[in-house]
Amino acid sequence: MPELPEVQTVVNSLNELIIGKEITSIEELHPRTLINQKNINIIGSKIISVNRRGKYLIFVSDGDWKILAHLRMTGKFIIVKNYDKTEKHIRALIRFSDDSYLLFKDVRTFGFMEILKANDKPNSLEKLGPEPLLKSFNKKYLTEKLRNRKGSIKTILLNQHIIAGLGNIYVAEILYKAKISPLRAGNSLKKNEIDLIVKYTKSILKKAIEKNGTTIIDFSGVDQKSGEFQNFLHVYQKKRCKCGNPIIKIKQAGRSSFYCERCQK
DNA sequence: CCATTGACCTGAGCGC
DNA sequence: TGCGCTCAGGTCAATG
Repeated sequence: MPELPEVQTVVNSLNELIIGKEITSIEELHPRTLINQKNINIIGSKIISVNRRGKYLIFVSDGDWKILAHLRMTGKFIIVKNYDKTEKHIRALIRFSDDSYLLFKDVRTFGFMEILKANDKPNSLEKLGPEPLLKSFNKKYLTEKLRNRKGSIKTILLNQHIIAGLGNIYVAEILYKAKISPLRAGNSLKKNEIDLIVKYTKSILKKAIEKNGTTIIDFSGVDQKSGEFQNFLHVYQKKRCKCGNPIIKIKQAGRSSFYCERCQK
């Protein structure tokens, strides 16, 4: 389940592996994967960088186009020298002039790659909240956003329009470190609690990026290697808290939440 | 504007 | 062995 650190890990690998490669063909192997509504031709140009915004990837080219991509739950980018056509779940592919391939593999087919004009500003990006690791995500901003929200802090932190990049795993870990129950209403949080959320959001995401993300079920990097951050999780899919109490699993907005009733108030 | 719910998908895991 | 059920969860549209 790629969240910000996992997407950043993928972006870092792609920047090492496909920069400067010239595209010779692109193919969709499963419907709704490759979106190109403007019929933009990308053949003959090169990828010059890969960037991240929230959980989105943006492939920037030396032509008048870019690719917006999202891995959703099970999407993976894989670079191979030889494309094995018998491999399952390959949804789209790009071939480069050196005969290597960028494969987009996605079991559950929710991910996509969308070809856009270089100066397009898609709504999905425009509506995103601030990047959690930048200074624009701070105590003042979050305080303002929580002021009139009576929904649960868990659901609020998952809302990409409020903060971009968090998913189920990291929200659980952030609330655990901040000692805040996922059930608390957004507008009930005190100043120091908001401060802790901001602080732990940044520190946990930074550490997870250093560890190349979390591999629980569906994530592996471009090189198929696992991340290491799962070894540092405290509550997500855990049975017991360090304090000895069991970790409670509940449903919030259709998503599972994990927390310790003793440590998180 | 805000909150909630269902839809989109496939494979793994479980009970019987 | 196999069937049917539940679960996994990121995002958006629809609804109140």
